[in-house]
Amino acid sequence: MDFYRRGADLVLKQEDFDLDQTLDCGQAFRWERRADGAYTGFARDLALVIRRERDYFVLENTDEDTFLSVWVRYFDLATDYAALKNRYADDETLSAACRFSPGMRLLRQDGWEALCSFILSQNNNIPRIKGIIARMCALFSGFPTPAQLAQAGEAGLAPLRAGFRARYLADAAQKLVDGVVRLDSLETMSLADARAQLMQIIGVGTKVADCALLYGQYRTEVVPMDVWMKRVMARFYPDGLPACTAATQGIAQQYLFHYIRRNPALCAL
DNA sequence: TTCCAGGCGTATC
DNA sequence: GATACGCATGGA
Repeated sequence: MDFYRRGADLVLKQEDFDLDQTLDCGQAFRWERRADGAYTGFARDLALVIRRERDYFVLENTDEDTFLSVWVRYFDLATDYAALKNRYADDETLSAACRFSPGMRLLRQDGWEALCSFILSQNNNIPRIKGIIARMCALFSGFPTPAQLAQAGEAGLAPLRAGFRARYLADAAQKLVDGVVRLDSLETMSLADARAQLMQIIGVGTKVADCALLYGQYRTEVVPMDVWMKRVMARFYPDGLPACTAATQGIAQQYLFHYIRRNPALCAL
Protein backbone atom coordinates (compact mmCIF):
# COMPACT_ATOMS: atom_id res chain seq x y z
CA MET A 1 0.00 0.00 0.00
CA ASP A 2 1.51 3.24 -1.20
CA PHE A 3 -0.45 6.48 -1.43
CA TYR A 4 -0.15 10.20 -1.87
CA ARG A 5 -2.30 13.27 -2.41
CA ARG A 6 -2.78 14.60 -5.95
CA GLY A 7 -4.88 17.74 -5.97
CA ALA A 8 -8.19 16.90 -4.33
CA ASP A 9 -7.71 13.19 -4.97
CA LEU A 10 -5.82 10.40 -3.29
CA VAL A 11 -3.63 8.17 -5.43
CA LEU A 12 -3.22 4.59 -4.24
CA LYS A 13 -0.85 1.91 -5.44
CA GLN A 14 -2.23 -1.40 -4.30
CA GLU A 15 -1.61 -4.98 -5.40
CA ASP A 16 -4.23 -7.72 -5.27
CA PHE A 17 -7.06 -5.25 -5.84
CA ASP A 18 -9.51 -5.16 -8.72
CA LEU A 19 -12.65 -3.04 -8.61
CA ASP A 20 -14.88 -5.37 -10.63
CA GLN A 21 -13.77 -8.44 -8.71
CA THR A 22 -14.19 -6.77 -5.32
CA LEU A 23 -17.24 -4.55 -5.78
CA ASP A 24 -19.29 -6.79 -8.08
CA CYS A 25 -18.80 -10.24 -6.60
CA GLY A 26 -21.98 -10.56 -4.55
CA GLN A 27 -20.69 -9.29 -1.20
CA ALA A 28 -21.89 -5.67 -1.44
CA PHE A 29 -24.93 -4.31 -3.24
CA ARG A 30 -24.60 -0.54 -3.17
CA TRP A 31 -21.64 0.02 -5.53
CA GLU A 32 -22.48 1.15 -9.03
CA ARG A 33 -20.20 0.70 -11.98
CA ARG A 34 -20.09 3.67 -14.33
CA ALA A 35 -19.64 3.26 -18.07
CA ASP A 36 -16.00 4.34 -17.75
CA GLY A 37 -15.28 1.58 -15.19
CA ALA A 38 -15.22 3.85 -12.14
CA TYR A 39 -17.31 2.82 -9.13
CA THR A 40 -19.45 5.03 -6.95
CA GLY A 41 -20.53 3.83 -3.54
CA PHE A 42 -20.48 4.28 0.21
CA ALA A 43 -18.95 3.12 3.45
CA ARG A 44 -21.70 3.95 5.92
CA ASP A 45 -22.74 7.43 4.73
CA LEU A 46 -19.40 8.41 3.28
CA ALA A 47 -19.53 8.54 -0.53
CA LEU A 48 -16.64 7.62 -2.80
CA VAL A 49 -15.77 7.57 -6.48
CA ILE A 50 -12.87 5.20 -7.13
CA ARG A 51 -11.31 4.35 -10.45
CA ARG A 52 -8.34 2.52 -11.90
CA GLU A 53 -5.78 4.59 -13.77
CA ARG A 54 -2.78 2.75 -15.26
CA ASP A 55 -1.01 1.03 -12.34
CA TYR A 56 -2.76 2.87 -9.52
CA PHE A 57 -6.19 3.77 -8.15
CA VAL A 58 -7.68 7.22 -7.76
CA LEU A 59 -10.00 7.96 -4.83
CA GLU A 60 -11.68 11.19 -5.83
CA ASN A 61 -11.98 14.02 -3.32
CA THR A 62 -10.30 12.06 -0.55
CA ASP A 63 -7.72 13.30 1.93
CA GLU A 64 -5.16 11.23 3.84
CA ASP A 65 -7.09 11.30 7.11
CA THR A 66 -10.28 9.96 5.52
CA PHE A 67 -8.33 7.38 3.56
CA LEU A 68 -6.54 6.09 6.63
CA SER A 69 -9.54 6.20 8.96
CA VAL A 70 -12.20 4.85 6.57
CA TRP A 71 -11.06 3.34 3.30
CA VAL A 72 -8.03 1.36 4.47
CA ARG A 73 -10.35 -0.54 6.75
CA TYR A 74 -13.28 -0.77 4.32
CA PHE A 75 -11.17 -2.24 1.51
CA ASP A 76 -9.18 -4.36 3.98
CA LEU A 77 -5.95 -2.84 2.69
CA ALA A 78 -3.96 -3.81 5.78
CA THR A 79 -4.42 -7.51 5.03
CA ASP A 80 -1.81 -9.29 2.90
CA TYR A 81 -3.91 -11.01 0.23
CA ALA A 82 -0.82 -12.23 -1.62
CA ALA A 83 0.05 -14.24 1.47
CA LEU A 84 -3.50 -15.56 1.76
CA LYS A 85 -3.57 -16.65 -1.88
CA ASN A 86 -0.16 -18.22 -1.47
CA ARG A 87 -1.50 -20.40 1.31
CA TYR A 88 -4.63 -21.27 -0.66
CA ALA A 89 -2.41 -22.34 -3.58
CA ASP A 90 -1.92 -25.70 -1.83
CA ASP A 91 -5.43 -26.60 -2.95
CA GLU A 92 -6.16 -27.10 -6.62
CA THR A 93 -9.71 -25.74 -6.74
CA LEU A 94 -9.00 -22.80 -4.47
CA SER A 95 -5.90 -22.01 -6.45
CA ALA A 96 -7.99 -21.88 -9.63
CA ALA A 97 -10.56 -19.67 -7.90
CA CYS A 98 -7.82 -17.25 -6.83
CA ARG A 99 -6.38 -17.16 -10.33
CA PHE A 100 -9.88 -16.40 -11.64
CA SER A 101 -10.28 -13.28 -9.47
CA PRO A 102 -6.84 -12.43 -8.05
CA GLY A 103 -7.95 -8.90 -7.20
CA MET A 104 -10.85 -9.82 -4.96
CA ARG A 105 -10.81 -8.55 -1.38
CA LEU A 106 -13.24 -9.01 1.49
CA LEU A 107 -14.98 -5.72 2.22
CA ARG A 108 -15.41 -4.69 5.85
CA GLN A 109 -18.94 -3.37 5.57
CA ASP A 110 -21.14 -1.71 8.14
CA GLY A 111 -22.78 -4.35 10.33
CA TRP A 112 -26.30 -3.01 10.04
CA GLU A 113 -26.09 -2.58 6.28
CA ALA A 114 -24.73 -6.11 5.84
CA LEU A 115 -27.50 -7.54 8.01
CA CYS A 116 -30.20 -5.76 6.01
CA SER A 117 -28.58 -6.66 2.70
CA PHE A 118 -28.51 -10.37 3.40
CA ILE A 119 -31.99 -10.44 4.92
CA LEU A 120 -33.06 -9.10 1.53
CA SER A 121 -30.92 -11.65 -0.30
CA GLN A 122 -32.94 -14.70 0.64
CA ASN A 123 -34.71 -16.50 -2.19
CA ASN A 124 -33.74 -13.55 -4.35
CA ASN A 125 -31.30 -12.68 -7.11
CA ILE A 126 -28.50 -10.15 -7.05
CA PRO A 127 -29.92 -7.57 -9.51
CA ARG A 128 -33.17 -7.52 -7.55
CA ILE A 129 -31.38 -7.24 -4.21
CA LYS A 130 -29.57 -4.19 -5.57
CA GLY A 131 -32.85 -2.73 -6.78
CA ILE A 132 -34.56 -3.12 -3.41
CA ILE A 133 -31.62 -1.54 -1.59
CA ALA A 134 -31.47 1.32 -4.11
CA ARG A 135 -35.20 2.02 -3.57
CA MET A 136 -34.66 1.86 0.18
CA CYS A 137 -31.81 4.40 0.06
CA ALA A 138 -33.89 6.63 -2.20
CA LEU A 139 -36.88 6.43 0.13
CA PHE A 140 -34.82 7.38 3.19
CA SER A 141 -32.30 9.69 1.46
CA GLY A 142 -29.45 7.34 2.35
CA PHE A 143 -29.13 3.97 4.03
CA PRO A 144 -31.79 4.05 6.77
CA THR A 145 -30.98 3.72 10.45
CA PRO A 146 -32.72 1.01 12.50
CA ALA A 147 -34.92 3.75 14.01
CA GLN A 148 -35.99 4.97 10.58
CA LEU A 149 -36.86 1.46 9.39
CA ALA A 150 -38.65 0.63 12.62
CA GLN A 151 -40.74 3.76 12.35
CA ALA A 152 -41.65 2.99 8.76
CA GLY A 153 -42.71 -0.50 9.73
CA GLU A 154 -43.61 -3.29 7.34
CA ALA A 155 -46.38 -1.24 5.69
CA GLY A 156 -44.11 1.74 5.21
CA LEU A 157 -41.63 -0.42 3.35
CA ALA A 158 -44.11 -1.34 0.61
CA PRO A 159 -42.43 0.98 -1.94
CA LEU A 160 -39.31 -1.20 -1.75
CA ARG A 161 -41.21 -4.12 -3.31
CA ALA A 162 -39.21 -6.44 -1.08
CA GLY A 163 -42.02 -8.97 -0.87
CA PHE A 164 -42.19 -11.15 2.24
CA ARG A 165 -38.77 -9.81 3.32
CA ALA A 166 -40.24 -6.43 4.34
CA ARG A 167 -41.56 -8.03 7.52
CA TYR A 168 -38.11 -9.43 8.30
CA LEU A 169 -36.45 -6.07 7.75
CA ALA A 170 -38.96 -4.33 10.01
CA ASP A 171 -38.43 -6.96 12.71
CA ALA A 172 -34.65 -6.55 12.56
CA ALA A 173 -35.00 -2.78 12.89
CA GLN A 174 -37.41 -3.03 15.80
CA LYS A 175 -35.25 -5.53 17.70
CA LEU A 176 -32.20 -3.27 17.31
CA VAL A 177 -34.17 -0.23 18.46
CA ASP A 178 -35.48 -2.17 21.47
CA GLY A 179 -32.00 -3.45 22.31
CA VAL A 180 -33.18 -7.06 22.02
CA VAL A 181 -30.47 -7.58 19.41
CA ARG A 182 -27.18 -5.74 19.65
CA LEU A 183 -24.59 -5.61 16.89
CA ASP A 184 -21.83 -3.89 18.85
CA SER A 185 -20.29 -6.97 20.43
CA LEU A 186 -20.72 -9.45 17.59
CA GLU A 187 -17.13 -8.97 16.48
CA THR A 188 -15.70 -10.47 19.64
CA MET A 189 -18.48 -12.78 20.86
CA SER A 190 -18.23 -16.53 20.50
CA LEU A 191 -19.51 -17.66 17.15
CA ALA A 192 -22.40 -19.59 18.71
CA ASP A 193 -23.49 -16.58 20.78
CA ALA A 194 -23.18 -14.22 17.82
CA ARG A 195 -25.32 -16.49 15.64
CA ALA A 196 -27.92 -16.90 18.39
CA GLN A 197 -28.02 -13.13 18.86
CA LEU A 198 -28.78 -12.54 15.19
CA MET A 199 -31.17 -15.47 14.79
CA GLN A 200 -33.59 -13.87 17.24
CA ILE A 201 -34.63 -11.80 14.25
CA ILE A 202 -37.49 -13.25 12.24
CA GLY A 203 -36.17 -14.16 8.82
CA VAL A 204 -32.57 -14.59 9.98
CA GLY A 205 -31.42 -18.20 9.86
CA THR A 206 -27.93 -19.65 9.82
CA LYS A 207 -27.04 -18.48 6.34
CA VAL A 208 -28.15 -14.86 6.74
CA ALA A 209 -26.57 -14.73 10.21
CA ASP A 210 -23.29 -16.02 8.81
CA CYS A 211 -23.33 -13.44 6.01
CA ALA A 212 -23.97 -10.68 8.54
CA LEU A 213 -21.00 -11.94 10.57
CA LEU A 214 -18.60 -12.38 7.66
CA TYR A 215 -19.41 -9.24 5.68
CA GLY A 216 -20.53 -6.98 8.52
CA GLN A 217 -18.24 -8.07 11.38
CA TYR A 218 -15.20 -9.45 9.56
CA ARG A 219 -15.68 -12.87 11.15
CA THR A 220 -13.46 -14.54 8.55
CA GLU A 221 -13.79 -17.95 10.18
CA VAL A 222 -17.43 -18.09 9.02
CA VAL A 223 -18.45 -19.76 5.74
CA PRO A 224 -22.00 -18.87 4.67
CA MET A 225 -23.53 -21.96 3.08
CA ASP A 226 -25.77 -20.78 0.29
CA VAL A 227 -26.93 -22.98 -2.59
CA TRP A 228 -23.75 -22.25 -4.56
CA MET A 229 -21.35 -23.08 -1.76
CA LYS A 230 -23.30 -26.27 -1.11
CA ARG A 231 -22.67 -27.23 -4.72
CA VAL A 232 -18.97 -26.37 -4.36
CA MET A 233 -18.71 -28.46 -1.20
CA ALA A 234 -20.50 -31.42 -2.75
CA ARG A 235 -18.41 -31.30 -5.90
CA PHE A 236 -14.93 -30.46 -4.56
CA TYR A 237 -14.86 -30.71 -0.77
CA PRO A 238 -17.00 -33.60 0.52
CA ASP A 239 -14.78 -33.72 3.63
CA GLY A 240 -14.78 -29.97 4.27
CA LEU A 241 -12.59 -27.06 3.21
CA PRO A 242 -8.85 -27.78 3.22
CA ALA A 243 -6.67 -26.97 6.24
CA CYS A 244 -4.80 -24.27 4.30
CA THR A 245 -7.80 -21.99 4.70
CA ALA A 246 -7.23 -22.03 8.46
CA ALA A 247 -9.04 -19.13 10.17
CA THR A 248 -9.79 -17.34 6.92
CA GLN A 249 -12.23 -19.82 5.42
CA GLY A 250 -14.69 -17.00 4.91
CA ILE A 251 -12.32 -15.25 2.54
CA ALA A 252 -11.61 -18.54 0.75
CA GLN A 253 -15.36 -18.92 0.44
CA GLN A 254 -15.60 -15.57 -1.35
CA TYR A 255 -13.07 -16.63 -4.00
CA LEU A 256 -14.92 -19.92 -4.44
CA PHE A 257 -18.35 -18.30 -4.53
CA HIS A 258 -17.38 -15.82 -7.22
CA TYR A 259 -15.54 -18.49 -9.21
CA ILE A 260 -18.51 -20.84 -9.26
CA ARG A 261 -21.06 -18.12 -9.92
CA ARG A 262 -19.18 -17.11 -13.04
CA ASN A 263 -18.42 -20.72 -14.04
CA PRO A 264 -21.50 -22.69 -12.95
CA ALA A 265 -20.68 -25.57 -15.29
CA LEU A 266 -17.86 -26.55 -12.92
CA CYS A 267 -20.41 -27.96 -10.50
CA ALA A 268 -22.51 -29.74 -13.10
CA LEU A 269 -22.59 -33.46 -12.45
C1' DT B 1 -46.84 -20.06 -18.82
C1' DT B 2 -43.55 -21.81 -15.86
C1' DC B 3 -39.35 -21.70 -13.43
C1' DC B 4 -35.98 -19.72 -10.55
C1' DA B 5 -33.46 -16.58 -7.31
C1' DG B 6 -26.56 -15.88 -1.90
C1' DG B 7 -33.49 -18.98 2.70
C1' DC B 8 -36.58 -19.13 6.20
C1' DG B 9 -40.88 -20.35 8.90
C1' DT B 10 -44.07 -23.84 9.60
C1' DA B 11 -46.05 -28.35 9.50
C1' DT B 12 -45.33 -33.15 9.66
C1' DC B 13 -42.94 -37.44 10.22
C1' DG C 1 -33.35 -33.92 12.43
C1' DA C 2 -34.95 -34.56 8.08
C1' DT C 3 -38.00 -33.31 4.47
C1' DA C 4 -41.86 -30.69 1.88
C1' DC C 5 -44.07 -26.52 0.94
C1' DG C 6 -45.41 -21.58 0.59
C1' DC C 7 -43.71 -17.14 0.25
C1' DA C 8 -43.62 -11.58 -2.90
C1' DT C 9 -41.52 -10.02 -6.78
C1' DG C 10 -39.67 -9.85 -11.33
C1' DG C 11 -36.64 -11.52 -15.05
C1' DA C 12 -35.62 -15.35 -18.24
